[in-house]
Amino acid sequence: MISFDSFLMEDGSPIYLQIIHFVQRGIVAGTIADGDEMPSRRMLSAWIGVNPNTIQKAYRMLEDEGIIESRSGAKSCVTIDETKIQRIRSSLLAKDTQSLVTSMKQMGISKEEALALIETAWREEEQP
Amino acid sequence: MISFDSFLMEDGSPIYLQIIHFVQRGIVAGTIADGDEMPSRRMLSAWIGVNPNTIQKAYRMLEDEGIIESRSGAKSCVTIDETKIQRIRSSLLAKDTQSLVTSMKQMGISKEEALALIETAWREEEQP
Amino acid sequence: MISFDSFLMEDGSPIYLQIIHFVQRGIVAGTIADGDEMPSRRMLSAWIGVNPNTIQKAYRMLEDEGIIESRSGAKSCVTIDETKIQRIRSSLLAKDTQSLVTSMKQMGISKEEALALIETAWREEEQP
Amino acid sequence: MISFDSFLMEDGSPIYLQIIHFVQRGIVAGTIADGDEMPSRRMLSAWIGVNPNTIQKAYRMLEDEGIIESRSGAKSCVTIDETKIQRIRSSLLAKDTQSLVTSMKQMGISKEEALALIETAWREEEQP
DNA sequence: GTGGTCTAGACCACG
DNA sequence: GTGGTCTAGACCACA
Repeated sequence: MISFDSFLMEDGSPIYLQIIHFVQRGIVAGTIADGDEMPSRRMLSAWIGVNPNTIQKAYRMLEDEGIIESRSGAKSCVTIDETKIQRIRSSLLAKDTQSLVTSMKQMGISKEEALALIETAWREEEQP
Repeated sequence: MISFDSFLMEDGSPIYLQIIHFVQRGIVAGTIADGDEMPSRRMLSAWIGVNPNTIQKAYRMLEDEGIIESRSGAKSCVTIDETKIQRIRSSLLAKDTQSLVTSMKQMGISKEEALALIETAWREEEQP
Repeated sequence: MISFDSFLMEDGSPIYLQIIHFVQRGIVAGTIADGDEMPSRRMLSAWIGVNPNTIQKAYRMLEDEGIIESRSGAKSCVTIDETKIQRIRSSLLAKDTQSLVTSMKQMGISKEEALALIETAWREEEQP
Repeated sequence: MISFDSFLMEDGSPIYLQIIHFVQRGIVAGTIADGDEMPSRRMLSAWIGVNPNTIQKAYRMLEDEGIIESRSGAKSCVTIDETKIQRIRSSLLAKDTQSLVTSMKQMGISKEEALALIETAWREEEQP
């Protein structure tokens, strides 16, 4: 069973998108693998304190993207292959880096300072 | 008069937030300074092609944060000091780096790979 | 404005699918054309007596299929070209005929009787 | 013993309805006659790979319609007469033809084209 | 007013 | 218990 313990509400972006991204990152990280069972809608709903309909919406979109499969009465399963993983990985990384670089450039931050900031933040998250 | 020529619609995040962030980044970069005049609401509305209500909301929130001051009948002015600037700078940088670091760690990316990705993205944005 | 006056609840199939099919048939018939405005969610909701969320779901899927386009604050518009129309037409016709032929064959109906039944039903619907 | 060998999952319609329709069509076709034994619930469940509860529901509804009779401990039997057969036949045919005619009329298909499509589909199913 | 997200809770189909 | 649809109604972002 996939764990959603580390799932946290973040920014103001739609919850169903946050769920999708959480799953996508888990797939890229390898903590979510082909054949894994997703938690049921109701269970995840209670787990992270979100309405079942919102979970349903996220699951439906994951299904549309071919990331999970749902059969009525049975648990939903992850269905991915290496090709899909690489596609997701590239897409997520591009989004992350691009938004940071754009933002920092607008603030007049130098590349060196940016890299230093990242490195610091990386270390701080390890032993907070 | 502060220039909004380089203002671009980006992601799907709310426009009023994008405007606020644009001003905040300009302040950090030094292109927006204490005493500068903000464009009038209706002028900015036409300038960047956004509904006046949305502009109004952004200005209102900038006022609430003490970043601008609107005197009735007169133009809105930027009112910041070095302390505020540093606070904004820290806040923006923290938000940017933290979201990237968190996201990449969740994906199991190594610090070295992350730094390399940032560096590449930085260079690519310079000569696209 | 597209008319939903002739929209009727039919079988037990999901309402959002019935809405989608209604729109698709209208497109094939030419009563719904490129550039036409869709009724707003709330308005259609009241019109055909269905919850706004159900309408929203149908519209969202029509959007995913590239049949309509929605921009926040503005009305949703139909966006189709001749290629899409032909694709929809073939798909709908194939589904209709195939299900009827399969069903009738299982009942041991002869082709001639089937054609006669269709012809009769066709005429009866004209002057009921 | 009635054969369910030619039973196939079709569209997305509920399985219990598909079972009911299969029996009804068999009755109309004459392959299922008065007095025939239905397979036991658990046997049919294994036969067509469907959950026993679903079978139970279908049998229950067939009982309610007076099409089969279940005596406790004994096998379920088909109990129909000519009158019932004609009623079922009319009902099924009407449903099939009406839905097709309605759909095609909404698409602006001419009667001639409709008949031609049916004829083609009929022939194609014979030698696929 | 329009599009979009979310909550709360019900009901059905399926295993 | 699980997946899926639907209702009723609220709130936000946008024009």
